[in-house]
Amino acid sequence: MAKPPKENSPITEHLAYLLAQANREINRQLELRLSKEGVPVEQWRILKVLSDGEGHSMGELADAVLLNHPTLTKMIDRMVSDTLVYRVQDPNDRRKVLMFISDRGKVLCKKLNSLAVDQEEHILESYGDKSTSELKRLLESLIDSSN
Amino acid sequence: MAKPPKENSPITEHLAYLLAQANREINRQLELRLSKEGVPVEQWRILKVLSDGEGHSMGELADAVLLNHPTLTKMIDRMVSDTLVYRVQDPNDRRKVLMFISDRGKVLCKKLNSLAVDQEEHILESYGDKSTSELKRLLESLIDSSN
DNA sequence: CTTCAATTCTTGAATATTCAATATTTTCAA
DNA sequence: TTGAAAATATTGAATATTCAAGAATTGAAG
Repeated sequence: MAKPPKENSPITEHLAYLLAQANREINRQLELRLSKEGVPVEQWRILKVLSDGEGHSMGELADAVLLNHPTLTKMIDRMVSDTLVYRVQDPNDRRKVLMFISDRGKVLCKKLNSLAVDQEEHILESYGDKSTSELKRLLESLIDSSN
Repeated sequence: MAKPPKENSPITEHLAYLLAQANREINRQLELRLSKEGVPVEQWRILKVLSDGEGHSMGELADAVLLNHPTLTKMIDRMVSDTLVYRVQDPNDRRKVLMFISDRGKVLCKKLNSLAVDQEEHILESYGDKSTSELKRLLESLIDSSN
C-alpha cells in the first residue's frame, strides 16, 4: 500500500532525498575511517581501481570513480606528487594517458582496504546481512534501469 | 549466498560505492528537470521544507537539506536576493534566524514539485512500484540504524 | 549579578570544483 | 591523402564549498 509522492509530500519521502541522506551518512563514516591515513574517499577509489595493475585511461577512471575529468586531473596531480600513482602515455592512442599504481600506492591501498572492510562489517552488524545484500541488489538494479 | 566484500573485492561491490553511484544518477536526472526553472536541487529542498509556512532556523534547515552551515548561509543569501525566501530574527532567541518562504517562492516551489513528481513517476515506470517502495524502506532503515 | 562557557549564525581566506576553451591525436569521409 | 570532425586530457578563470575564526546572544554556575 505504498503511496506515490504527492506534490506536497515531505521531502523526506522522495527517493532522491533518501539516497542523498544515506549516501551522505555512509560516506561520512567511511571518510572518518580513511582519515586515519589522511586519504579522501576518492583517492581510495582511484587506488582500488588501479590496483588491478592494468593501465587505465583518465576517462575510464573518471567514470569509475564518479568524478568529472578536470576534477580527476587535479586529484591525480596531487597523487602523482605523493608518488601514489604515475602517468604513462598510451602507446596505442597518444591522446590517452594511462594511469598506474605505484608500489607505495599498493601499500597504502591495502591499509585503506582493511579500514573500508571494517566499515562494511560494522554496517553488517548494525544493519544486518539480509538487509545489506538486499539493498545492494536493489541499488544495482536501480542503476541498471537508469541507463 | 551473498559474500561479504573481501579486501580485494572490486569497488563496485561496496555499499558506499553503490550508494554514491545511485545518488549521482538520480540526482543528475532531477537536476536536469529542475534546470527547466534554473534552480539547483538544494534550493528546491529549501523551498520545500519552508513551504509548511513555519519559520525554520538556519541550523534546522542545514540539517534538513543536507548542507553545512556556511554553505547554507551563502545559498540563502542568493535566494533572498531572488526574493524567494526571507529572514526574520527569532524573537524568542535572538541568536537564531527564522527563514520563511515568500509568495514568489511558493509559486516557484509548486512548479518544481511537479517537475520532481514527474521524475518519481518516471522512476516508478522503469524501476517498478515494488522495487521503489522496498528500496525506500531499506534506505530509511539504513539511515535509522546509522544513528 | 557577573562572568564564563555554549549555542547560533555569519564572514573571510583557503581550497576544491566546474565550465569553457585549448592542444593534441585519431578517425573517417571525400 | 587531406581536411574536417570527434575523442582525450589539461588549463585557467569563475564559482562554490569548507575550515577556522569571529560576533552576538543565551544559559548557568558561582
